[in-house]
Amino acid sequence: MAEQPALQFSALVLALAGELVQGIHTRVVAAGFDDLRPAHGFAFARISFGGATTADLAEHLGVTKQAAAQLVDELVRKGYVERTAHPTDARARLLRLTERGWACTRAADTAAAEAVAPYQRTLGAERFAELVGDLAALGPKGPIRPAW
Amino acid sequence: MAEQPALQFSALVLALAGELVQGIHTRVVAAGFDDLRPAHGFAFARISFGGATTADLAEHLGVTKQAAAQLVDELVRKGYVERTAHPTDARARLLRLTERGWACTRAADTAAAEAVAPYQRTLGAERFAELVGDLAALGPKGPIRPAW
DNA sequence: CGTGATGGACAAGTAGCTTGTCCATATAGA
DNA sequence: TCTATATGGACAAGCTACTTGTCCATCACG
Repeated sequence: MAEQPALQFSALVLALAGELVQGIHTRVVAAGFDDLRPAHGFAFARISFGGATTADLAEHLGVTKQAAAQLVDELVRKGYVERTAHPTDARARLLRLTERGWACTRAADTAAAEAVAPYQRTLGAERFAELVGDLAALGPKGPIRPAW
Repeated sequence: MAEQPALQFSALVLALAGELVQGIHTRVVAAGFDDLRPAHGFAFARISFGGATTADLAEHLGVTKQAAAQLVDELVRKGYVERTAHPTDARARLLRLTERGWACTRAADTAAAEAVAPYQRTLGAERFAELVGDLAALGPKGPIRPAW
């Protein structure tokens, strides 16, 4: 069974991703941001990076422009994002996180750190760092998004 | 920035999971099973394990019984799954893969192996095996499912 | 044997996404 | 500079996977 490690790898990564999303989401909700779903996190990631328009966001998330526009509408309505004028393109609106949006981003970062902490403890800081290094070496280049 | 590796870890695992799902799905479709979506794979995993009822499947996938029933209906309609009498419970129906269902499962395994192959090549067989070992040590116990 | 739990089905509603169309503005070529 | 094509964004309608709610038949436990 030469491909056994490969199958194991897929299963482990998928299971791990599921646990991570679940763990992070639970903590973010507990932190008071209970009107968001995990998918919103991926939008925050792109918007906080800066310079994002709705179309950029759509491409990043791998959905249509309209889906992205609806998502942005929701985030604006809930006070996490605001649309500002684009400096050079009169058609476009630049997306920007509000203070509440930034607060949520910080909460998500904390949540991620907490969710990963047990893993770090299991392997030890050193071995965990190696693990991260190896994963980084695989160079997953795809945008971080809920792909199914 | 002590929590930097933790954040990196989350991002990497999530990106990797996305790429894997995408890669596997694409290959499975290319293998002729183009009437399935990635989520179906998680159902196949449980059903191929054996002894699954619709309710078992629902719990495994983390959805309601009705959602699972609809999914099973679809898989039965498309010829991947059949409902058989349960040996000891007259209420329940035992789910079983058809030959086509098994063929799809084999195709998915092959697809997973192929999708992971480049990673194996990048790290080398030895280091990759270590990586898998470390991931396994983290013991992601959650059911493998699309969690968002 | 009766009472609560469980597997499953039917019906209706919802939310997130899609396709299709349109307009205003930007960009490139003659 | 004028024209053609591409692009950001909005409006409308529809689809699909999922939900909640209800119900029945059967199981399991006192």
